This record gives sequence, C-alpha cells and structure tokens, in this order.
Amino acid sequence: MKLQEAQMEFIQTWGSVGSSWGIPRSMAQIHALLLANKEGMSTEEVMEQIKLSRGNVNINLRELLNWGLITKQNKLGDRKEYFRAEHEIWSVAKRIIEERKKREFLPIQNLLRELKTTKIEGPKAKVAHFNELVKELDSFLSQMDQLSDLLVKMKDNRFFNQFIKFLK
Amino acid sequence: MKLQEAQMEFIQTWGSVGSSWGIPRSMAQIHALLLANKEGMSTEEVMEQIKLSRGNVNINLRELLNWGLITKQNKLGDRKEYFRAEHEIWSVAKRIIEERKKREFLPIQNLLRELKTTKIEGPKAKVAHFNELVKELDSFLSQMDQLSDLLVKMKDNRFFNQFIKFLK
DNA sequence: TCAAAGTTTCAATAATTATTGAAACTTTGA
DNA sequence: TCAAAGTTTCAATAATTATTGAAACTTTGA
Repeated sequence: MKLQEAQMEFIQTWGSVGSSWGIPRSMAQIHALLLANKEGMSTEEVMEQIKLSRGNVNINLRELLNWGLITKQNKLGDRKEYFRAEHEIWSVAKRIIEERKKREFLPIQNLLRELKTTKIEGPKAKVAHFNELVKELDSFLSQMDQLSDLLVKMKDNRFFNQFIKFLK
Repeated sequence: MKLQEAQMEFIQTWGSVGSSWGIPRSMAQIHALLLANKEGMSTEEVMEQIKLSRGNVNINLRELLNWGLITKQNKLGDRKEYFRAEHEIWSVAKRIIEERKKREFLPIQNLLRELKTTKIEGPKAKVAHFNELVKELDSFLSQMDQLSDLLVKMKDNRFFNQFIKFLK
C-alpha cells in the first residue's frame, strides 16, 4: 500500500470518529494529517491535501491551536506560517481529555453543586430521591475528575503499564 | 426551589451536555427525566413532561433500551408500557463507557491493526514516522481499553476511593 | 510607503442530523 | 373476532452545524 493511501485512510477514519463525538470532521481530519506528517505544513498544503476551503482550514487550525494540539512554526526566509502537530501521544491525550472535561463535565458539575446547596420543595419521597441522585452523580463525577488528573500525570506507557499491573 | 423546576434544570443541562457529545438532545433529556423519577413512566407521561412528539419519544426510548440505560416495566391491570431508568450510577457509567468505546475506539483500532500488518511503500523517513504513529496510537488505545475495563469492574465509590488512594 | 503575500472574517449556502405527526401496525381482552 | 388501546415506522420538514469563497484586513520587506 502506498504511503499516500494509508495516510488518507487514517485521515478519513480519524475524521469520522471525531465527528461521532462533538469534533467537527474537518478539524479532526486536519489534525490527523498533521499527525501523519513529521514536518509542519502550511495552510496551502493542508487545503491541497484534504480539499478544504481556505476559510475552513484557517478556522480549524486556530481551533487546534486553542486545544494545544498543534503549534505554529516559522521557516527561515519564508513568510508563511507552518503548523506542526504535537506528536507525543500522552500529551495529545492530555489535551483532549482536558478539553472534553471542560465541555462534558463542568456544566453538569456546576449545576449539581448548585442543586446541592438549594432547598428543594415537594413531596418528601420524590425530593429525597432527587437529592440522592444529585449527591451520587456529583460524587461520581468528582471521582472521574481525579482519575483523569492521574492519567494526565502519567507521561508514558511505561508508567501506565506498571499502574495497570498494580491493579490486576 | 420547587422540585419541578429543579428537575427541569437538570433535564435541560443533561440534554445540552449530551448533545455536545454525540448523544441526541432528546435522548439525553428523556434519560435525565427517568433518572429523576424513581418510578417508571409511560410514553405519554414523557411526552407530556418534556414536550416531544410521540415518534421522537418512542425512538429514543428504544435507543435507551439498547444502551441498557432503561428497562421496560409492566403495571398490573394496565396495558401501557412503563420505562424505568437504571439508577445505580456505576452501572449507568458502565453502559455509557461501553457504548462510547464502541463508537469512538473500535473503528480507529480496527484501522490501526490493519495498518500495522500492511507493508507501506514510500520515502523511508516518512514511512517510518507513519508506522511509529500507528504503533503508538494502537498501544495507547489498548491501554485506555484496559483502564476502562477496570473501571467497569468497580461497582461502587468505596472501591474506587481505595483505588485512588493507592495511587496518590 | 506601498504592493505583494499571507491571514482572517463572515454572510450565504450546503450538509447533516433531529423531530414531527399521521398512517400503518400490533396487541389485548371482552 | 374485532374494536379499542397502544406502539412503531417513516417521509416530510425543521433545526442545527459545517463549509465555502470572496472581501477585508494585516504583515512584510524592497
């Protein structure tokens, strides 16, 4: 199989998996493309390779910068901006986990905390059930938080493997 | 605050968080409603409470059944079907993790495995980089797999807390 | 200072995904 | 067996989200 084809399959899959969570397909595709290339690429090159409009590429590159998944590079004697992916897989994971936590955990945690400190009026049994739900969810989510913090601190496979062995 | 209001806030938040991942808003809302009610509810009651069409409620209830997040109940002398949420939070988490793994991990893992066993042709350095990426991603994903299996085996907070303490 | 190279913005449009609601279907028990 | 109660299906439509591309803007260096 040609390298070109292999890369394209990777980009397509990454894109469609991405879009099955909340990540725009193009953003995921661009990310995949940059992961697959060791060197940074310019906006033009990205447009060319995955056939996207300039605007789209620009917006998604900026978003990837926000997530901390890519960085800007400059080449000597060249005015273009180049973008290079973070290739260290544990750092990539760390960024993604943090972003998703922000979107998926924080809003519900904030609400739960508010509800915990609010006196709720209504039929006793129902209120009790609801309060119980709030309490359990809150405690569950803060545990997931802890776990993800832990994960983020592990810098490589070696550490992770020890950790898993520990628990088996 | 009235119980009614509190429940509604919970339902709205759950719905919008849900839809920021790939879960349809209505499905997440229905789930939240059932979580907030200890007793099962009929299709009619769900429609009534969160103002959704019959078709929509029906489809999403079936989807929640598929995920294993709710179960059907029958009431004596009543022909309607009632639906009751799984209330045990660790089981809920387990189901969600498994579903998401199916959608978010499997497709990319399958591709990576295929790529691992394929000879890729092209400039040596580029091919080497690509193979390295494939290898690292694959190993990372199977580690996440292991971690989630472990998580799923933990049945409650007590166990989890021990586990976290262990690692600090 | 100014034109060329490059980047960003954003309204219009396209694509995707969710929802409605009525009709078809199924089940129940008198 | 058949009508009433309930459930499911699905084409049409609505809502949401992503993408385009041209115009406006910014930066650079001769």
